Amino acid sequence: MTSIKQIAKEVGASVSTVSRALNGYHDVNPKTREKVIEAARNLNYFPSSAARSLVTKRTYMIGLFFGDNVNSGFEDPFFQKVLSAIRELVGDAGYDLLVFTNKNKERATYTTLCRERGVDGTILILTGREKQVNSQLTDLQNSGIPCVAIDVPLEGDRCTYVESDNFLGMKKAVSYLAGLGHRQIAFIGGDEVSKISLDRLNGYRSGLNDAGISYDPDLIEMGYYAKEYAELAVKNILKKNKKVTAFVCASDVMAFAAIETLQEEGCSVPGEASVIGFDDVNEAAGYHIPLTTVKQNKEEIGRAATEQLLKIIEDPALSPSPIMIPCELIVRQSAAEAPKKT
Amino acid sequence: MTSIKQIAKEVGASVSTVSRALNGYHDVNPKTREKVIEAARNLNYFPSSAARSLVTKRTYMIGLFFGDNVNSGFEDPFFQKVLSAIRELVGDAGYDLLVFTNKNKERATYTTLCRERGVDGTILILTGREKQVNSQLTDLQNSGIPCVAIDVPLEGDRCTYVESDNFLGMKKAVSYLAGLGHRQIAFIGGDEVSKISLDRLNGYRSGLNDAGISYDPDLIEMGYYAKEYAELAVKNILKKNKKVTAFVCASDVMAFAAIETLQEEGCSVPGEASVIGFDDVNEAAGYHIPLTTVKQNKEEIGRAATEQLLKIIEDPALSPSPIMIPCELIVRQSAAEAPKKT
DNA sequence: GTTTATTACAAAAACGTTTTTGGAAAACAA
DNA sequence: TTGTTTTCCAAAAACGTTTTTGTAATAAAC
Repeated sequence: MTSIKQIAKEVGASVSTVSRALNGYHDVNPKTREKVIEAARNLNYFPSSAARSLVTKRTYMIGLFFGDNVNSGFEDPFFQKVLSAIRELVGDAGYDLLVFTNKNKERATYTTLCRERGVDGTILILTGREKQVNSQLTDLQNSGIPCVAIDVPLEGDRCTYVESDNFLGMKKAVSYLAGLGHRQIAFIGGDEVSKISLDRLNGYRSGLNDAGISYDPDLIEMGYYAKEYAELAVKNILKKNKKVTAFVCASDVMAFAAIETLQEEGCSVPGEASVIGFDDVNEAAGYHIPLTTVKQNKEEIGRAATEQLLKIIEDPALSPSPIMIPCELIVRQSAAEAPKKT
Repeated sequence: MTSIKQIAKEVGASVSTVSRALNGYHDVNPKTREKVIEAARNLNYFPSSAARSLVTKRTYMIGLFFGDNVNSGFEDPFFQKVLSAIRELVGDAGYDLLVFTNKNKERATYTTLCRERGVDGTILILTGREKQVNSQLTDLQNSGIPCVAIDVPLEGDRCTYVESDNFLGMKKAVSYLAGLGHRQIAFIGGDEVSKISLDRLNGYRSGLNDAGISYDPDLIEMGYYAKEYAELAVKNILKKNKKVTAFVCASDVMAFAAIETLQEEGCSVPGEASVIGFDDVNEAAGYHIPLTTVKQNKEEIGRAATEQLLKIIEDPALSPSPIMIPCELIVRQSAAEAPKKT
């Protein structure tokens, strides 16, 4: 590594002058600046970000945490797109992305890890189903570290979150089904704890309500966003209620699982049963029965999260508020008119 | 940030003693060590990695570069799995992952970016189709920065690369088709420049050769790993040669495109034409015609790359050699016996 | 009871930057 | 001329660590 000292020696100036020349300060003679820049170029100089950040307190790194859920992270079909958007915007703004992966820190928390690396801000990509993370989250909320979470309610001085309008999204799906004549609409939910799951459930109930359909707990099962559990959920509902004609699912993977299970049980989709998913992942359109689903605007979520974070970083006084991104019902072929009663 | 100084003041010791106590040196009294650790815990102390790395020359960060290709990065279905494996192993080894995304550096190169951030090593995820990157690559090769590339031949003192056995993989596909009676086997290649594309082409030719089939340039088209180009390629081949009964493609996306195009042209798959892909992406198994394809062992590629990189970092004397990961033919339903001649 | 080893600590230098402060030289004003 | 700006630069402190070197105080050896 060539340092600022070597440049100083090269051009016969002091270290401070070189620094000021390189950083475009006004009180340096154009000629010396030229010489400095020339020398820097020749010596292939680039400033050590560690040394710099030690004094400036800025690293131009954005931290990234993934939930410990297996699907979370690079492989999750939903988060991929969110990530791409984040990557894009963060890069445009002149930051690099630090993905926290180190597993050898015993007592580390989100906060300590951020402080240790000195990231300027951080993005949390969680599912809301992580365990024993709550104390860490409140800790982070109070830390003053600029931070925005995705899908998980996080509010503080310099903290906020971004999510889809899960309530309205799910409501749209149910209203659509009701419009097609369905009255027995089952709900394959995510889980019983996370905000997004609860919002989707409430959207479902609100949709039923608007359509004048009474809520039947027998039609509710949780699928935990996993294929296996979703299959079980569908089977359970079929056992309890033979008359169900539609399934609305809290994710596309669960919708795929539902369709497969229904077909295995000899029930055609969408002829005898309609299925609607949530997310609109890549596979949804090309699925053998193109999936009708509630699309989450993933790019927009990533974009909003990044922009918000950058704003929080820029302006210490800003007190941010949560951002909600609209969902859109994508009509394809997995939901159709309710079968006529026989 | 609470610093080592504050701990020193707290316990009435010198800065150096605190440092040595925390780092487990032997020449510190057990009692003072206890006090120091206690204080560190109470003050919620974590060492500034910037300050530390300034003197130790280690950051415990692994750099990550993505090719500028659109598909490259978080969204590429192939690299996702590679990435997951990298993430896992890097984390186990006590490193974090620095994704280079900053676009505001004018004259930056791989090498300068690595030096600037001080990463201990770096992984290159490229496609081999990046433009004007060659000089940067040779620069990196000579830099002495530990580095392993994926799919792109990179060799140097502390540089190497990992790739699938593309030659043998493609050869297996062709041999399989030949075994099914196909004689007119078209090849939808990747591109004309990258090593992996060339290796796959050579595997194709070798497969033909072994089966006693002569090579026909009319059956070769490039699809540039993109849906649109692959469609064009298939149409061109159909124009030139009506008798072709099989298509082997250098990627799954191109295979999907081929199947769709064939069906549009009124040619049933696998009845009238067989199609084999390459990669075995997630969608392959669930595709409406489950795709027969050459599976790249993505997790293994990521694992090998990471392990190799860590070894290079550990041992400055090690001169690494390239690693080749075997491919496996996954037989599903998109390839069948050649139709009888009519 | 002196010499030698051992134990436990502190002081200071170093890493590569930025930033603050101060001041000489040059330019301008009177 | 003298006084006052302005222009340009250097010295030094600071950021938070690690590491090297030195040295008291204590323990062991004879």
